[in-house]
Amino acid sequence: MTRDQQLQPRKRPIQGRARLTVEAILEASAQVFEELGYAKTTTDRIAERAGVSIGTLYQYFPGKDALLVALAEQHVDKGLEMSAQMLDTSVHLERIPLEDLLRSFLQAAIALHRERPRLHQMLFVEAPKSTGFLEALSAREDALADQLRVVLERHPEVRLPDPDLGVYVLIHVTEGLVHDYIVHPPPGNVDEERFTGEMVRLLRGYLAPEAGGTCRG
Amino acid sequence: MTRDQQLQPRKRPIQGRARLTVEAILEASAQVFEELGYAKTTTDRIAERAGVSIGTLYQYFPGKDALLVALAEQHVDKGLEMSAQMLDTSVHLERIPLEDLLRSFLQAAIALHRERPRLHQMLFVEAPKSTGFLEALSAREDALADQLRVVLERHPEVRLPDPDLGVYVLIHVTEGLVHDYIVHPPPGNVDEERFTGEMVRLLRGYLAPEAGGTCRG
DNA sequence: TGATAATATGAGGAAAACCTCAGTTTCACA
DNA sequence: TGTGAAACTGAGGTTTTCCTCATATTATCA
Repeated sequence: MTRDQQLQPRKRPIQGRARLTVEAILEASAQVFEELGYAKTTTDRIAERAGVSIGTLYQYFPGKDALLVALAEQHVDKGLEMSAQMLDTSVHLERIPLEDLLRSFLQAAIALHRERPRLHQMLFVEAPKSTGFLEALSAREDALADQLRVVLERHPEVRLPDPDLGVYVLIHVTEGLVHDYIVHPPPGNVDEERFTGEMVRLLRGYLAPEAGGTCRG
Repeated sequence: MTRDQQLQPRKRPIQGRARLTVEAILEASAQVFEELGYAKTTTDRIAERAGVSIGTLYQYFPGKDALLVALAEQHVDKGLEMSAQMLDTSVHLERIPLEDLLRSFLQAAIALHRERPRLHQMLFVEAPKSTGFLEALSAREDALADQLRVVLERHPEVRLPDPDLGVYVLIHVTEGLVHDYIVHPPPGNVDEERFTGEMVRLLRGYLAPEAGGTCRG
């Protein structure tokens, strides 16, 4: 019989101490994954690092991959939150030049990836990504797409024949490039600002094709 | 002691039958990886599928990950070859409109990914990518970058402040988007032609910005 | 044809990781 | 302070995968 490796947490903590335990386990996971990489990480070691017994770990997570998923969800949720905050803060987004909007967005994305780059690389490159893992991420990506589409549809500079497709391209190009920039940087000393500028140029040209001289200022 | 998981083949086949054996092992790897995914694939099963004994497999490959690397290299080499061929065939690339060049390039990239999509997904998404794996690919990517840079530098339509950076963006955007299109397509029925068109628009705007539109270098 | 090198076999020992479960401790609340 | 629920423990059985090596087969060529 195929082992039905569950990916979702088993049990929700109820008491305060249990919530602390779960947090400790997650933080320990992050640390051990960062240090040893995916393959060499074991649940035993995570439990040890967290200062709890292996049995406790298994009360909350059915295995190593469930921890991975939980960490990835944490990361993606942080990005989602960041984006939501950015978009909610400034009420009149349509008055901000597209170029500035893009720059903020990209800077935030880079900052997010810089936080724990080794963990990020582990989660999204090194670790095997099961179908369940990918589905969990996909749902969150859709949420981000919804947010962004609203902004793009309202912004006067944006000219897109198909907003859905446009948002898709925006998200995937951003994710891909930011990710690669952190994990496998371009040749030459391309600093963050220069790279951001390049991405802004790329995306502005796509979202707002030759709208005349909308070159800022 | 940490197990020193080698990634390179152990022994080169000399006789013809050995070359056949190696080929059979690689093809079996591809099949089993496709069917079972990374985690559930074992060397034992691959050997069985290839119709050779497990001992034979270990004569040529030191383990599962070495097979993965070999398959990935095969794939990337095919892409490199394809690109080289495309660029060599037409002698006067600079007379071909950039848009057409990009379209051919992107179509070829999509075709390449379509060949064995499940295997591709397995190799580049699902499977853990060790440092060794990434290095092996990185070297090949540099070769592709060299090819493309020459073309871009010669083409009259292209206006890039930094060709190295431009090639980097071109490669990573292409790889990323084509890849995502195959593995996790955009919403709505976006057919291949439409998607290619979108990518052409994106990249053409970047590589050949409208004269006077060069906002900030 | 005989010698030698190349190739192939596969049972099974070694190592590793997984994860349970019976028992213990701590908490919340009356 | 008593009681039931929640949380925690960790030794060790189970399962899995890895991969060697002593042996057998096949190829090459003098």
